[in-house]
Amino acid sequence: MEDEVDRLVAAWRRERPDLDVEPLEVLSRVSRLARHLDRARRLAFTEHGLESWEFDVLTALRRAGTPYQLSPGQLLTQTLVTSGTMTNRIDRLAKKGLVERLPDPSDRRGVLVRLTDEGKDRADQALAGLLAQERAILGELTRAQRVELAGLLRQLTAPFDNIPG
Amino acid sequence: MEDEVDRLVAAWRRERPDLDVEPLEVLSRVSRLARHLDRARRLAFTEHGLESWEFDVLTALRRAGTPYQLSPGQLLTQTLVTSGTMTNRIDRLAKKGLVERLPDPSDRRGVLVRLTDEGKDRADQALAGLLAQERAILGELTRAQRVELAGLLRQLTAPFDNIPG
DNA sequence: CCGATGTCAGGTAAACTGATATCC
DNA sequence: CGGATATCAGTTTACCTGACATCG
Repeated sequence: MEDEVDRLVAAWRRERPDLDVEPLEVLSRVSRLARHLDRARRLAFTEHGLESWEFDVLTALRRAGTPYQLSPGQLLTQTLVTSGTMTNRIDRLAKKGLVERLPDPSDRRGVLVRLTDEGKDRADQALAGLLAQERAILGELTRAQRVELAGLLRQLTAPFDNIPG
Repeated sequence: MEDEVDRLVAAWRRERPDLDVEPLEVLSRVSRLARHLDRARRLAFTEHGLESWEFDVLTALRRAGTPYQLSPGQLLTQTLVTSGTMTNRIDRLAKKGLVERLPDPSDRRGVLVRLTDEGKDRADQALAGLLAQERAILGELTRAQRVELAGLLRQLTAPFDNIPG
């Protein structure tokens, strides 16, 4: 079965027969699949009244475990945005009642961002929705194939994960 | 070797032992790898004075083959942006001298966007740079593994490619 | 006083929306 | 005249930058 990347690669081989475009066979598919995943994610989150960036922040807090609180600084290392952006995000989440700001008892400059009960529920629901979506997408593969795929992808991402940045 | 997704999955299993989070093993890695690829792409393009969206438009024209021209309408089906966005992109590319607008001889409403010689060169150079980057990333894998991976990814993307949208 | 934390105001970049002129 | 093509003006969104107040 021919897919969009097969057509892309064929076009390049016709126009640039001098180049080896084999890398596109893997990495263009990764990029395209990620774009589809983003859309599926957005869809799943919209059903729970969340945006992707909200999910990222809420689940970072959720994964931290009880009492579900982190400093803005910890949050931005996890989500890779600047501090100004994180302030802005926390503002909006607080206005929606999903998180609250608490003074850090051990550092009077600091702040702790804590999930509200509603924020925790919404994070849990959105995660369940996301997993359902993802299971549907992976339905094409057998368990053995999923394990194989995860292993190959781990090999590719390892160099990025282990050097910071 | 443990990676960031292994840690993410472990955190979820601790906090939500009731959920099956196995899908994340595959799809979180796809998303994260795509983000790293985006950065690598941006970097490769910057060296050639291009942005990612510029590359997308220029290479669509390049792949079309001589005389390297498409209508704005054809371009937006390929790049999945709205018509206003495409007008804006063409404006900026024309101002940089990488494409030019020609009246469509067969339809006086229409316009043809054509690569200039410089646009063609830049597209070719940026593609070569991108492929070099990608080859470096894929260096971790044997040829057999790359073929295996491409096949598994094709299976996952096929449902998206074959239904339009 | 230096460095770190978080906030804030202002600016940027790129996309979208909706209305419009032109033409098949 | 209905439908398509491309453009334009205006708005939105989300992010960043740089300055700032606060505190260890």
